[in-house]
Amino acid sequence: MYEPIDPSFFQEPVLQLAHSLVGKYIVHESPEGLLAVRIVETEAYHGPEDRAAHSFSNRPTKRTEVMFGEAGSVYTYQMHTHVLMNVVAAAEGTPHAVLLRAGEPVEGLEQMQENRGSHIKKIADLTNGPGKLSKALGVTMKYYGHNWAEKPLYIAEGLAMNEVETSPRVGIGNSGEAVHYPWRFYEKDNPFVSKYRK
DNA sequence: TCGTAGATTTTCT
DNA sequence: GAAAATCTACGAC
Repeated sequence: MYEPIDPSFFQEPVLQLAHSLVGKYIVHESPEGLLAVRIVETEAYHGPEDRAAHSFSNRPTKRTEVMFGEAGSVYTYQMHTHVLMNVVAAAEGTPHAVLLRAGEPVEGLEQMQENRGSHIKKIADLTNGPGKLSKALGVTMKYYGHNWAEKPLYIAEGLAMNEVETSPRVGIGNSGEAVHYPWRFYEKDNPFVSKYRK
């Protein structure tokens, strides 16, 4: 079985937290069974200093207010038809967060395929992107404001990880200089890391 | 196999 | 009314 990680884990600075999350597990105890993935890719969003973040030079709004809240909160964001999952970092009043971009299935593989529906050819296609990952795990907007240290959806301690590399972030084209910040973290040579062109 | 265009829902101006 | 931290389908080579 898996156990939620200690809440103090989320107190780390956001860049360190994004690095530490690579190799951890995301566990979802769904009615259909246990679902778990090993995190292989994350991105850090650095609130006030980060033009790409939703919280950049903005006051809390309905969409972003959880980012200003307690460390360890779940920030789900809906884009087009997809849901993206974030881990809130830092103390209240500081809008830092880590986007979970990709994972490697370790439990409930068949259930994930059902959640994704359709005809997925490659296993990697189940969880190699933010929207795919949340759909495979059955995570929706109803988890907005949930805490990552509590069941049924939580972060669990992982195995020793391989080398972690960094690169510029992805999918934030119109964000000025912030585009070049190397705040994307991923496990080296892991086939489940999303493959974006530069 | 690679590159490009369109989808579709919530939130903000 | 417009934009958004993306995914998928489809056409070309």
